[in-house]
Amino acid sequence: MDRVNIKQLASELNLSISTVSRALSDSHEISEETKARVRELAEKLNYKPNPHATSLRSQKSRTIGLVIPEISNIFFALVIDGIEEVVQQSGYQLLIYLSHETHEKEVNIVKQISNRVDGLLICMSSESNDVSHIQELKQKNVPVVFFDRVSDRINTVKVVTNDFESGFNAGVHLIERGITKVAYLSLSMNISVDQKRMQGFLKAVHDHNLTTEQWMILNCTTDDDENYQRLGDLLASSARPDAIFACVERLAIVTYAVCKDLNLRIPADVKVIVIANLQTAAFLDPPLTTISQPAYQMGKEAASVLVNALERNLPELGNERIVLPSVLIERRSTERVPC
Amino acid sequence: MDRVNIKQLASELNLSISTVSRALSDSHEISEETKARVRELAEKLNYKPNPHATSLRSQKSRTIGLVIPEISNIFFALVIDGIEEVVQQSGYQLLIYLSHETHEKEVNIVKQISNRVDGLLICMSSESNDVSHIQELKQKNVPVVFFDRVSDRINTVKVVTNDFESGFNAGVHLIERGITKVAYLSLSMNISVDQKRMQGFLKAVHDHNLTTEQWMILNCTTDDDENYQRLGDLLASSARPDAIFACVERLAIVTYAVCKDLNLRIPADVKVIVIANLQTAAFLDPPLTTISQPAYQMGKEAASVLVNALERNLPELGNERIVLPSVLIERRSTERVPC
DNA sequence: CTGTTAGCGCTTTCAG
DNA sequence: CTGAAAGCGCTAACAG
Repeated sequence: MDRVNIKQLASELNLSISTVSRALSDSHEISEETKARVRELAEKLNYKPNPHATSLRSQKSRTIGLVIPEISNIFFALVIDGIEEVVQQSGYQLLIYLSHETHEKEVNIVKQISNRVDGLLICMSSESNDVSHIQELKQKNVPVVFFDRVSDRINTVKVVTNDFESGFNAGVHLIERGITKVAYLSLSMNISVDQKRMQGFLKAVHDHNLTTEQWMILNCTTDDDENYQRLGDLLASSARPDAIFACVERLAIVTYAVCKDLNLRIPADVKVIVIANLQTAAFLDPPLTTISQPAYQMGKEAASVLVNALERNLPELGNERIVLPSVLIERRSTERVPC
Repeated sequence: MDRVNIKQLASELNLSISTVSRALSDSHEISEETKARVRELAEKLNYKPNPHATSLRSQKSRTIGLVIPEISNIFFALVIDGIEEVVQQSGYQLLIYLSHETHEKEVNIVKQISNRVDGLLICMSSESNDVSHIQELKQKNVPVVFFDRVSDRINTVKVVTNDFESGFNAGVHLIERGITKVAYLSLSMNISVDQKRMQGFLKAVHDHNLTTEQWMILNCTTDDDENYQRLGDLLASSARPDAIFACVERLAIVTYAVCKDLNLRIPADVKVIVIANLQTAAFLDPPLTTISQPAYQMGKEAASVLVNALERNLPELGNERIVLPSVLIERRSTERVPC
């Protein structure tokens, strides 16, 4: 850690500690001349205030905590990119924690950070439906902003994609292409985005008067081998759907694998649509139709809301819901590949 | 931030502050009975020590800084995954910073963190060849561990992949498949991994006695449109190579795009090999031969070395070079797709 | 075994 | 305009 402190500056300049402190914070009750002297020496000695002393004194850490379920997922990487930009720009620090999709880790993390961060950005783990750990944080006046996977049981700002519309649009997209049976691949009803997307999908099904033979829900798990089995059984059966709607990227990858192994052509035999931010879209052949979430934007938005609240000293955030639009991208094999 | 502090515990228990402090740190000079009483109340009131007070007192933050060039790159995401595991386990915090591949940002970050972290993990930006900012840190006794992109101008631990061997193996792999001309796509000679890989490649070229007509280096940039141009010109020319070695993922994607647009088949017309952690390998068709880096392992290793040094209070790290092996993966279109 | 006290580096009254 | 002093929460001499 650093050596040079305010005391040294003061003694070298024959000033008191408090004068130096005030000069550094550009107080109006210090002469310009003194300020200049102080600044010059501070610069020369490369003085940097000790952040822990400042935090202890001010009871503010100028630090934001981020809790996400995983990081090796391009969606979250893009979110962090957005968050980091805002955080860096406003002079905050970013502490990062991974819950690895388990409720227990999420709770431990949240419990340990109450007195080290000024605010929290969180995307809930798929296991979490209880939110008392977040509630506790709120009671300690630590503002919390949810993004992507949110809970309605907590009143605070939530930044989400228009998941209902995305689900609806995906459903309509498939149905309008004259398919005979469509399957929605669900991951977990604990995940708010899955719920919303399914609801949107069901509205599409309803609006187009599909019969119960024309659509179905396949419940998947966090175990991809298991998913491969279930989906394989389904696509090998006589009741095989000719359209798949994967609510997350991972389920689309499994679908792709199953189709390849069963020699089912995409999209000729099975039309596939997925809500994801496929990074290597350039490689896809055949390309999957995707609904892309504005991940970077989501990170920026969530961080901005939090930083603004902190700057204005408003621990109590309203129960606002900020909805960002997703984009449907239909690629064709013949298309110019984007870099 | 939190409310309950040691003072409150002390007054509620009719003990002095120091007794409580000692009891909480399980000092041997406190009776078991007192310890039990203190622990019970601490538990009940959900007492958590104020980390800033502790840091100020101990001159240690139990915080590690991580500086990477970008995050929306699966390699760095995997590295973070590994780092986070170690850091979390040993009770440290992880502050994250992005240099966005610019030297200026990297310098600013490093300058501002000297008194907020106990140690630093860094992968240098592609622009950085000057390392005085890191040198300064070291002089302030903040241990630094480099990973992936390292600098020989600083004596400290460096965790890297066996880039020379990877480059050599990639070269040999292509040459042995009977190609007539191979091009190495280079990103920047500022990047240590690019240098090493190229050196390995050149050794393969030399060992196989390739003539100057049989190999070449194509210098690429950080601008993918520019790269698309250069590579397109090359592959459309009469001097077209029939083998490409992309030293990083992005250059492989550009290669893929150019080949597709020029109707060059992979691997029939152009054999391609890339050093990368292609996440969506399942999608690749045709699949690219890849040399995969142990990114997660690298994160774990780098973090372990740093944490160990901190725990043992050894600011001065030796000039050790920890080399992790990469893995060559050759996929065929007919292969069972991995999930 | 327990209490008193000083001090980590900083900001902010209060007093000149 | 500047200085003295208190105190943020914690730990660790030192003293009993």
